[in-house]
Formats: sequence, C-alpha cells, structure tokens
Amino acid sequence: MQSRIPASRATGGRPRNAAADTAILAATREALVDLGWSKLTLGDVATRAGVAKTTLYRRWAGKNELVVDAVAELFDELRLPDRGSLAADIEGVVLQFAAILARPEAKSGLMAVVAESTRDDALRERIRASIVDRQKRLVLEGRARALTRGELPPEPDPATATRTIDLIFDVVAGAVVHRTLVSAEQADEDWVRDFTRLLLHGLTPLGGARGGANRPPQNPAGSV
Amino acid sequence: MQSRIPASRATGGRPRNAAADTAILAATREALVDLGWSKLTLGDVATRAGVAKTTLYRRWAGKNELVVDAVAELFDELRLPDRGSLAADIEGVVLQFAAILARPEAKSGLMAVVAESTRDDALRERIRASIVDRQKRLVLEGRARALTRGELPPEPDPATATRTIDLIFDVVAGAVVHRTLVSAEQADEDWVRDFTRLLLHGLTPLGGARGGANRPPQNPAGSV
Amino acid sequence: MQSRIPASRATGGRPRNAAADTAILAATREALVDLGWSKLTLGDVATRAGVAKTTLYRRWAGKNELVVDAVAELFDELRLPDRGSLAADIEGVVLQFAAILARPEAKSGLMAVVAESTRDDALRERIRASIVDRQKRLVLEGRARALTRGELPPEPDPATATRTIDLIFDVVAGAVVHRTLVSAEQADEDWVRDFTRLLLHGLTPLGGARGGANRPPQNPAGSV
Amino acid sequence: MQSRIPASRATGGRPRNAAADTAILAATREALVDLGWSKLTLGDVATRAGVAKTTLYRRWAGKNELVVDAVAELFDELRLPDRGSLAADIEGVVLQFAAILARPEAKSGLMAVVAESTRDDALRERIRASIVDRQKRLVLEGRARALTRGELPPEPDPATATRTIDLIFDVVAGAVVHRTLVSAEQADEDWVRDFTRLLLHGLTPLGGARGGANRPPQNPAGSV
DNA sequence: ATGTAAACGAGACGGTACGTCGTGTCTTGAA
DNA sequence: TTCAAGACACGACGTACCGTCTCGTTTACAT
Repeated sequence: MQSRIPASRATGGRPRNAAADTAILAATREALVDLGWSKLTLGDVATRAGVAKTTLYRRWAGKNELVVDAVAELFDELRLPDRGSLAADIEGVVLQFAAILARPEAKSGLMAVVAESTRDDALRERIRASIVDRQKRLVLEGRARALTRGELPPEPDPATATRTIDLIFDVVAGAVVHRTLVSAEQADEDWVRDFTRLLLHGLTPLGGARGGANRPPQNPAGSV
Repeated sequence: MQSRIPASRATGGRPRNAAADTAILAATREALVDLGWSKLTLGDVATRAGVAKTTLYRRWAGKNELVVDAVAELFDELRLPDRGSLAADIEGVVLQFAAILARPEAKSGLMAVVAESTRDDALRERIRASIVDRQKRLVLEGRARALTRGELPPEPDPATATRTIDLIFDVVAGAVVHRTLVSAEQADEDWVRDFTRLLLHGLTPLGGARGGANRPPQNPAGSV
Repeated sequence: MQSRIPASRATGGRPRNAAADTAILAATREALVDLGWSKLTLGDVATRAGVAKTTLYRRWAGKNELVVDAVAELFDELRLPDRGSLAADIEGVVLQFAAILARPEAKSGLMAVVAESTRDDALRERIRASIVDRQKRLVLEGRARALTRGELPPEPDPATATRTIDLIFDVVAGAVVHRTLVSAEQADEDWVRDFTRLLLHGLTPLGGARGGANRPPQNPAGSV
Repeated sequence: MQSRIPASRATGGRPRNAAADTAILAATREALVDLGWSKLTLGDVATRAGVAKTTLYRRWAGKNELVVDAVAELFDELRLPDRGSLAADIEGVVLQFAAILARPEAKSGLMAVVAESTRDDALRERIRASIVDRQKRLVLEGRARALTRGELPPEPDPATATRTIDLIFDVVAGAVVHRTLVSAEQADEDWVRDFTRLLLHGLTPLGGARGGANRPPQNPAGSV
C-alpha cells in the first residue's frame, strides 16, 4: 500500500517536505490529463509540481509507481451506498466506478499501468494492493449486505464463495472498463440498469425463452 | 481495416516488398514477447525483421499503429464453433478468446494500445475496425444461432437488440480481459463454465435462492 | 578533363539525353547558390534538373565530381586580355578571376571541393585538370607576352622558370581567394591595382626605404 | 573568441566537466586526421572523447563551431621570431604557418569551415576572431619591427597603413594556403625563400630586367 | 549555538531511442 | 539501353528523456 520510497531512518537530517508528495501526485494527474501516459515525462511532472527531478526520484522508483499512486487516490472516494436492495446497491457502486473511470487521468493512466504490469509482477502487486483490492472489498460488503437482507442464499463453502466473488468482480469491473475504454461509450444510468439486470437475472431468466410480462419492454437484457 | 500507409502511386517506381510486411508484423510480436510494449523500439523491430527503419516508417505511422496490426492478426483465428447449445457455444468462444489473451504478445500489446487510444480517436477507430468488431461479430452470430434454436426469444425492436448485443459484448470481453490482465489469473475451463452460467442465469436465477439439483456443487455462480 | 562517366559502349539501347547534362550542371549551380555545398543534396539537384536521381548517378560518381564540373564551367570565360603592358594584363586577368570568385556558386563550391580534395587524390587531380590548370595557363601566356614586350628578362633554365610560374600562380590565385573568402572583402579595382604594384615591385621597390616620388600617395604597396 | 556555449547559470547545478572540453577538441582533431571534415561525425567525436553526444551539443552549436575551435588551437603556437631582418622574420613566420597547414587536421578542417563560412556570417566572424586575427597580428608586429629597424618607410596615413597590412596579409596567407592545399606542394624552405624575395622585391626589382649579381642563381623570383 | 546529516534546487552527465534525411543501389514499367 | 519513379539498406542527424551524479544551500534535530 505504501509505495513511496521511505525516507532515511536516521534521526538527523532535514525532513522531507510533506507537501511535495501532494503536489507531485496532483501534478502527475494534471500531466495525465494534458499528455496521457505515454507522453508524460517525469521532468515535466517535477516542473509542474515545482520540485526538482531528484526529489521525485527520491520518493518514487519510476513512472509506473508514480502513476499508480496518482491514480489510486482517485479511487479513495469509492463507497458502497445502502440503497435498500441488492440491485440498487449494485447500480450505485457501478455508477460511482464509472464516474471515476470517465475521468481522463484515470482512462489514460489506469490501463497503461495495467498493461505495464503484465511484465512486472511487483507493479501488478502494487496495483492490486492500492487499487484493485479496494474495489473488490465493495463486492464483499455488497454480498454481505445482500445475505443479511436474504437476497442471496448463503454459501457454506468458503472456497466457492471466494471463486464467486472473484468472478463477479471480474464481470463487474471488466464490463465497466470495457464499456468505457474499448467501446468508448459512457456507462450511464440506462446502461447500468441494463447491466445490473443482466448480472442478477442472466440472459435466460426463466431458464428458457419465455419472456415474461414482468419485464419492462425497455429492458434489453434477457431478450437477445 | 487497412491501417498501413498506402504505396505512393499505382505505376512507376519500384514496388513494395510484400514479404516485408509479414516479417515486420512477426518481428513486432516477437519483440512484444521479449520486451513488452513500453520497451519495444521500432529500430529493434526493424532489425529483427531484417529491414531498414525507414521501410517501417514508410508503411506505418508509428508504434501504436504497428502494434495494432500485429496484435490484430492474433484474432484472425477466432471462430464461433457450433457446439449444439448456447451455453456450449459461449464456452467455446470464450475459451478461444482467453487462449489468445493468454499469449504474452497479446497481453503486452493490446491493453497498451487501448490505453493509448483513450487520447487518439483515430487509433481507437483502428482498434475497433481491426480487432473489436471482429469479436463483436461472434456475439451476433451466436445470438442468431440461439434464436434459430429457440434458446432466446426474438427481439422485435432493432435498437434494443443492438443495445443488448453491445452490453453482452462488453460483459464477455471485459470479464475475460479483466480476469486475464488485472486479476492475472487464467481463464480456464472451470472459470469459463462458471462465467457462462452467470451470464445465462444471473446471480438470482429463479428470483430467489433455490439452487436446483441440476447444478453441480462446484459451480458457484448463482449461489453467492 | 572529361569527368563524366561515359555511356555504355554497346550500340543498342536508348541513347543518353544530352540536354540532361546541361540541366544538371545548371541545377547544381542553382542549388549551390540557394543552399551552399554542405546542404546541397543530389536528390534536390535531380529534382531541380527535372531528372531522376538514377540519371545523375549514371553520369557522375558523386557530389564532389558533380560540383567540380559545375564550378569548372564558371571558369570557361576566363581570358587573358591584351591591355598593352604587363601591369595592365595582370590587373585585367585578376579582375576577371575576382569576378568569378565573387559569385556565390563559386564561393560555396570551390573551397569545399578543395577541402575535400585534401583527402582524395583523384578529386584533386580532377580539380587541377579542369579548373587550376586553366588558370595557370594564363600566367604562362602573360609571361610569354611580357617577354615579347621586353618587360621581363628571359629565364634560360626551364626548371627555374617552372618554379617561378608556380610561385606567381600561388601568389596571385591565393591572394584573390584569401581576399574574397577569408577576409570576405571585394577584390575591387583599387585592391587589384595595389596588389599588382606589390607583385611587380615588392614591399621595398628600390632595395631600401626610399619611397619614390613617382608613386601616387593612394598606393599603399611598398610603403608599409 | 569564446565560441563554446556558456553554462547555464553561475550558481546551482552540477558544474561542467572542464576536462571534457580538452578531450573533445583533441578527439575532433584526431577524427579530422582519420576521416576528414566531411566524414567526421559528432557521434564519433563524442565516442572518441569518451563523452555523450549530448555533452557535445551542450557546448557547441554544431560541427562547424567545433571544428573551428579544434583547428584554432593549432595556431596557438604561432609566434613571430626575431631573426634580425625583415626578410628573415618573414621567412620564419611563413615557415611556421606552413608547418601548421601541412598537418592533416588543419588541411581537412580549415578550408572546409572557410567554405562553410561563405554562407554563415556568424561562422566567418568566429573564424576571424579565433584564427585569422591571430595571424594578422603577426603582420602588424613584423611591420612595427621593420619600421624600428628602418627597413620600411613610415606610413603617415593610418587608413593607407591598414589597407597595406590587409593586402600583405592576404598575399602571404593566401599564397601559403594555395601552395599547400590547391597546388598540394610543400611550402618548404626553398619555396619560402623565393616567396619572401618576391614579396620584398617584386617581379621587376630594379624597374626593369636587370637581374643583379647579388641574387643567387637558385632564386627564381624577379627573373621570370 | 553549533555541528551533523539529510533533503533540496539546479543542472551536467552517459545513455538510448526517436523520427527524419541523405546516400547510393535496386527494381519496376515505359520509351 | 536509358529514363522516371520510387522502394530499399544504411547510417548520421539533432532532440528528448532517462535515471544518476555532483554541486551549493537549506532545514531540522542532537548535542
């Protein structure tokens, strides 16, 4: 979680300027918006932050680590609202997630570091710790709340529960990311409602092709 | 679809060496495997292909365009098998997709160019044309086949049908990509079976928690 | 003297376009004026001449050879006028030489190929044959005319005569070139008159410091 | 005189490595000897000097400026010896000048930058300041010494004196350069003696064709 | 208050890759 | 066989960043 390089442990010496961290991360996000990941340079970030390049390298190992931290802060605001039902909870959290992903600094930065992480285990671990796990925890909380409400059956086997949670997480996060970045369409309220219905009921909600009268016509999921 | 820079004129002048294209794209994939997207250099690709750097720049505008074409060829083999049922068809095509994504040249290259495409509309269009649409067509074919089999109800409104197809595509592709790249886990047969069940039946298949006897106990979907 | 590559001796085949030579040399001089030697490119010359690069390389071995030929044509107009006295003849020919050197295509090209010739014996020989010897012949003619007029004593020893002619040639040509290119001043009529007087009478015309009354005050030579 | 690009600021930042300048200029002369001006590349010079290409570009604007500085150092050793008479002084200094010009790094480099300077006023000024003026000063000193000795008559008009000095300088420097580079012959002691005699006494030393007995027979000047 | 030690700004440094340009060769089809 | 056109292998260009380094200066804490 703590991805910055720690300061020297010796007592003496001038302490680090704490404001610099904030300024650097903000400058990084600003540069992501202006330039995107591939054109972002650490020299430029340092200049934007009003800091020497040395200071930056004293605290982060490189561009990837810096961008992970800068993007991770965007996900701090992610919360699981209690909207009364599982469907409403899912819609709420997915909308929040979509709103963050819609920001250009997230778009530019997140996928780039994920792409980098395919060849760098330490980087992937860092992303997992500071970004992904934070999201996955919401799935856990949501499931617990649904269990309490009786909306989902309890799963006695913990291994199966973990598998299911991982699956749901990949489906939810993957769908929103794909919609936003690949299809380049907004994950708006309509889409989220459709998605939630698909997630809860699937393509063939009644086990066959009997489109029931209880499904509103504007809902496409389940009637492909 | 045609992303290479076209040759200057129909007549006059030495024609382009057609074999060079093949060699360059193969060299690009090789370099993606060895170095990953961010460390891949066009000079190195040219050397691997036994070609001058200028030849490369004569045909592709830059690294992104080259990588898109190189990765796109990986998806040429993607086909929709006829396995007799909608569930089996989905499992088949998702497994194929997962197998391609598991290859390091796809992992490294695909997400990187998608990340780049967030700031480059032409690049996104190129990705859509040469990679994404090819995948989406499988969804269309699969739906048509399921309709023929009577596994899905017909959708009279074409706009709704399009929305649904887009949604399913984002869910399927997004889930596999997220599983493979972010969670960094293999999308193996077990996972694909779980995913397909979730896609078809949702989390609450019968509107409640009545897991049927026909579901094997190792299947977590629908019983969170 | 003939520095172009000869056409193939075989009878058959399309004959060379004779006008191309003229056009290429003119284009070379034009490019020398516009760009100078170091920025002149053979592709650009070919374009200016309305000729393919191949045609150019079929006739000249390279940039140096081409520029030598192009510059050599400038010296075709150099003639020894008969102005009635040795001094007047010298002034006449030096003024002509200076006028040619004042042209930008000569300035740019001549010294550059001379510089190149310090490392290329074939090039130096070509310069000697097509440019330098043509100039030196004027010295020979001028001396012959002066001998006829009785302005100079005959030199019985041919080796000594050659040495002297070489010396005079280096002094005359060197002085004009240095004035024009290094000092970057015009070799105008006043300068040529001063130079001729120095050449004929030296710094100490009467073997001492007795500046004669016959020298006009505006003449500096001999009264340093 | 100072042709290097100055360092950024007085205070702050790592200071420039002074030894690099020396190494770069020496490497430049070495490359001039090995390759000549036109084949000399800044990358090669940097490698020879054990320095990064960027370091080189940080200090010199380009090839021409670098070569001027490298060649200028060759002329540092040029001194006016006191050999007792004007003729002997001239011979001495001309021999020194010829010795420098005979070196391949001077041959290759000097004329090339002079050729370049015909299209670049700043370069010509730089050459003048760091090479030419240093030579011309010797003419001034030589004249002053000759005046003291009474070998030359004083010139009351300063403008005429300047004109004369410029003329003599162009004659001396031009003759040696032409002899060395164009005629490609050594300016050895014999030639220098002949040249000096011509400079002092001219072609017609006694106003006619009466070769005096005091001239040794091996001297051709004055008896053309 | 003074010494010590680290952080800091500035920027030079050795590298690597960039994307472009010029060279001289070649390969085509037309004349 | 020449010519126009232009692709090609090669290699240098001058620039931009990288991540490291070396300065002189500043800032806190321990003496």
